[in-house]
Amino acid sequence: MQSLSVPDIIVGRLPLYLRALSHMISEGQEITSSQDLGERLGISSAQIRKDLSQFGEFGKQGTGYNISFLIDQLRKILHVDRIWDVVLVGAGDLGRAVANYRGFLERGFRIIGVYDNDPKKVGQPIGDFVIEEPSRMMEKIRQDRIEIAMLAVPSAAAQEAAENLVEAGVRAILCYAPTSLKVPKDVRVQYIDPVLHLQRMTYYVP
Amino acid sequence: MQSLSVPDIIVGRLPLYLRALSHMISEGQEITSSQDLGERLGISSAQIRKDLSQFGEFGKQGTGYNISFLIDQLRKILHVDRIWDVVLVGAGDLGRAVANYRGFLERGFRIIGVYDNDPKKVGQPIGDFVIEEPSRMMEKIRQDRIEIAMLAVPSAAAQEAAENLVEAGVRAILCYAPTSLKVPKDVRVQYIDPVLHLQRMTYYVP
DNA sequence: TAGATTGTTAATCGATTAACAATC
DNA sequence: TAGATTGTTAATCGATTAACAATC
Repeated sequence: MQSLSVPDIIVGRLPLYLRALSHMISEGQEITSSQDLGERLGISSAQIRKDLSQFGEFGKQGTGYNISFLIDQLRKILHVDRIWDVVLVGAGDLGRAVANYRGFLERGFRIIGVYDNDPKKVGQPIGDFVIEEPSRMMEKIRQDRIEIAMLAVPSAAAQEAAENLVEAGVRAILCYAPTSLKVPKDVRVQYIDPVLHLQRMTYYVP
Repeated sequence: MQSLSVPDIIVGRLPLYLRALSHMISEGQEITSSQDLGERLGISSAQIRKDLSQFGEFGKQGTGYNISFLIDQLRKILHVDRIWDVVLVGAGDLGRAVANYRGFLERGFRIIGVYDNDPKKVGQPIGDFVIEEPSRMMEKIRQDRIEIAMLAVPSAAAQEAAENLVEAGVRAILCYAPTSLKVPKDVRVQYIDPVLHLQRMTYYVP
């Protein structure tokens, strides 16, 4: 798809474009331009054209972009023209919120199991799932070749959980714990820590 | 504190430094170096020194940084050498997880109220709070001069909620809804959308 | 056609890294 | 002192923007 390697900062913007385009479609819009899209996102039109040009020519001069077509292309590029099965580790309040969130499926991700190492939680229901134990998780990841995990355990338990996930074959982890994981370099990790965002804002709100 | 304006990309790394330093302290470590800190975070030592030098001279040649001292300085720089009161809007599963999360307080943020516009939810308990209605939220923000809000409502309700918050005086919003908010330019917004992170990773996990 | 917008090139801007004198 | 590490400068690297020919 790409000739050489595309900068990660560009890859990181594509999901944002995809989200905005999907929103446009849901409002009945069929065509957009780099300027229109850029205004919604607070990004320059030049940057959007440059980003997309890394992957092909998706627009028409004078007209702009057909939104459905561009959505299809972005889905292919990002490999979300399929549904990814993911495991969820951690069945606390956050795990419950993640398990119940309907927004994953429509954007390419299906939770197929929820796991926790607390024996008191194992067997309990959580959303549409029943909490299972870690050994079952390892089995499941191996048998179904699961490659993506969401980690919603306390910080103290995150590293060990990540190691288990990697050992079983997971190659991408979305980590909700406020800690830095050590993983092999062929394993991708993305972090969500709301406090980092808050502290970034308080700098400007004195 | 800063002579001219500090690049936002640097501001964004300071909370990460602060988090790592706090972790070191909790493990009994008292001194660190730019190299030590950088290795934990996957950042070059030069970058860490350069970032910190924007705000002052915090280290000693030959020795490194006193962790407690550096933590204090970073807290001052980021304005988290105090506790910020914040309101939480949205009392669904995610709102509950946020309301129950103990990690905010120790890092500078105290939730002081939870609000939802669903009359069936108003009056119900959520964590240590009782869900209140939006009109009470407006009052509270005005009376207590609340400047920060966390927004955990569905996408469709996010823009209207944000407008109410801004009208009442909020100047920074942490938005959990997968949508772009339109706010006046003196209002800061940070976004959390787990799917963006997942889609960024699937690009590399084909 | 006239107007609009793309894809791309070159110019600008900003961020990162390397290197080292200063000094603890 | 000798070794280590800072803060800072200059060099490098990469990302963004401006501009425009191509063309729908």
